[in-house]
Amino acid sequence: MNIFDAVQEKILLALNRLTQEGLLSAPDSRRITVEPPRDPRHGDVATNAAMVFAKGAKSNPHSLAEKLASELSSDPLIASADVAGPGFINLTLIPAAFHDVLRSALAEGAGFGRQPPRNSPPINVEYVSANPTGPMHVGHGRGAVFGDSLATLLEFGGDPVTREYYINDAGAQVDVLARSAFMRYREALGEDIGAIPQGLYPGDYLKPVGVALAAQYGATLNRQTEAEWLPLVRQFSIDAMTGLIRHDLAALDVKHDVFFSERSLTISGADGLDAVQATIEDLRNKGLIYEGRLPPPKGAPIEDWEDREQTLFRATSFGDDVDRPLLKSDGGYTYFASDIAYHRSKFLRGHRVQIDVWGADHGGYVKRMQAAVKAVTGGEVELDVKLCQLVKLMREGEPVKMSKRAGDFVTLREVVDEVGRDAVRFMMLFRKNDAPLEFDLAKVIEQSKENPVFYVQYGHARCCSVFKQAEIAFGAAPTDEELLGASFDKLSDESEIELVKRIAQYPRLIEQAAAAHEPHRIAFYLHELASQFHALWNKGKDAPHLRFVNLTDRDSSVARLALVRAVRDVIASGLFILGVAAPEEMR
RNA sequence: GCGCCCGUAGCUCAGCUGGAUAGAGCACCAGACUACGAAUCUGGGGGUCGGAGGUUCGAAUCCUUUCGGGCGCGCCA
Repeated sequence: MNIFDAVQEKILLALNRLTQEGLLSAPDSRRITVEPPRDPRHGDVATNAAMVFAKGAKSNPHSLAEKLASELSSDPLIASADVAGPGFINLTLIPAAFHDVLRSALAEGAGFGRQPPRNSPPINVEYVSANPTGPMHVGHGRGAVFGDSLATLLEFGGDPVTREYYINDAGAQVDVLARSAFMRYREALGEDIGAIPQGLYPGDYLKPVGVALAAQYGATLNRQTEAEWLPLVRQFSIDAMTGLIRHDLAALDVKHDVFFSERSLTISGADGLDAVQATIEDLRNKGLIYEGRLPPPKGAPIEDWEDREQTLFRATSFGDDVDRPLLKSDGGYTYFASDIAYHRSKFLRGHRVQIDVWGADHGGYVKRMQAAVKAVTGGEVELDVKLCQLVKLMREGEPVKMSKRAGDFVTLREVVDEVGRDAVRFMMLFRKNDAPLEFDLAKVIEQSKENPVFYVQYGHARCCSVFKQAEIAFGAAPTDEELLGASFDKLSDESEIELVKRIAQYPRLIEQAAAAHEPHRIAFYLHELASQFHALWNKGKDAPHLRFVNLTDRDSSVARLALVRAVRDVIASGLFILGVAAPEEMR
């Protein structure tokens, strides 16, 4: 249950009553906020409703607030309603309101905050989409974790989600891959290939592909012309690289429902058109394609710039800076053209909300893609692109040196193997997606409060430990029924009450984080929750009557254990969204 | 030259889509272990939210401008 939603409903009802009395007109409820005030002395819930509505009303904000406050104060859930400042209404709720939240947290366990699934078309979240030309590096990992957790968050918030990976298995890069693999194939046959030529992928990860090719085809490929072996070696290599990437993703527990092949867009359908042609036709029918010339870009001069007439998409009609070419001079599609077709395919598959997770180096591509999605969906879909900034690998505060030799970069796999999946996932999410991230390999495996991963997981483990202590003390830990029926009014210490209120914010947090597409908020919330819990735990040291397990007062103990159980479940719930384990002990 | 992102405590960063006196962690200083896990906690100092205008009841948040950093700028993906 979301206590803030409940209060908001009461506020809207009160506003309706005032409207019926002719004191208000045409309420626009979208702009009112119902939120916990920053300062706890301002009560449990604050609303700006009176200030928002004052413009349409005859009276000033303050007197409108007075009227609204007196309406609200008659509600049994509301202990007091005060007007403050320029017209805020500060509400204090009766303790039982929070006890209800606690009970629903206990009843729902680690599913607390989860919204029932809506019957709406699935949101499409596309993430990773690393080129199938080599293993994933750390930067890919950030997008992978972000997209995966965002998808879980949206699901938790009640939206069906399709998790999608776009395989860039078309274009020149996969031909380069094929030629690179062919070198390794010849190497596997015993040939001395020397250094890998400039322009090919030199990484060692292609050696096994060469060996596999040799094992499967013997020397036969070596007797063919490139035109003959290339399609075969290309597909073989793409499959191998896709397998490699899936393996890397599995190590991070990053999941996808759909792997969508770019190449499949260039295969003709029954009507003789491939998906890219069909898309271009669609745009042409909408009058959004023309033949024209573009001015050369202002940046670094392009040596082989050729001023030619080309097929252009009117991206400027949808907010982009220039119109964009769809066909290359060799007659092939630009990457943009297939990307439009790809996003159109998402639309045709029923996705009305589309989210793309990209690396920050693709920032310059956002406007044109959003323009294209608008064009191709008739304005029905607004693409949200989440850019993930760079990850800077550190060790003990020093940047990890990466060899400049091409192909020799720090792979995601190496990092996961060194510090573990939980540390990677949590740290990738302990920052806004659009802020650069420093990732310290040494710090994230420290067992100390300096390491947020540990700190939060330890909070969970400590909750579990308290229950083990309760079992020892009382002979048996309280049952779930006992916890549900606990006397919550025994939770009277300030720290306890604040912890209860923090828990009550969780469902609202889920809603807002999901709406904003910001999974990092969950990570920060968990850190705060764990901090409050650790603080309360320590308070029991100086004040033994606040200990969770207290042999002389079983009623209080049960109430406190119920609180501990709720903390445990919320941490478990949040960690689930982040895709991080919630261990029962950390020893 | 243009576009996008960022600029908040000494450092690393939050700031709930415009709310009240801007918050954490680290570092620094001073404290708490006969232990419900001290792998933790308590207290303290520390700020022109890069600068300047504007919008309004109210701005770190929105607009304009300026400075500084990052990314990108047909026929790569």
